[in-house]
Amino acid sequence: MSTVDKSGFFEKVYKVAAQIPEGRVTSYGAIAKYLGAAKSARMVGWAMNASKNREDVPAHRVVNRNGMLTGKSHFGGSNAMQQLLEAEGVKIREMKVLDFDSVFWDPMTQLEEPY
DNA sequence: TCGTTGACATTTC
DNA sequence: CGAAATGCCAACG
Repeated sequence: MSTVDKSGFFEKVYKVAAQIPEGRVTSYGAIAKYLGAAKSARMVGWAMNASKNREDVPAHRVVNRNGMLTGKSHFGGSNAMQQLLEAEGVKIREMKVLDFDSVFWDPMTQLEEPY
């Protein structure tokens, strides 16, 4: 495969995030768990931090376990993240995802085969 | 090598 | 719900 980042960890996160369907959201822990690093959910966030340089990574579709748009703070301090999600059909209330359970996209459940 | 930080998760109070 | 504490791991200085 194309070697973009030898770390691999970031690339995996980017791939999973890039596979998130529109109108859906996932959590850092879910991605981390899918990558086999459930305990390193923070690393997913860290990877996302670098992903900001990557347009292929819809970081706005990634929220924390509580469905809260924690990333907004790093997204530019604006409500753009919320607007993007709402534009895709995701209801946002007070920076939190409504029906999070309904819009929640679990890579482990949706993606049968692993990387 | 060490210490600090962090877009998390979980438990406890 | 909120705040505090703990764990976990990688990046940064």
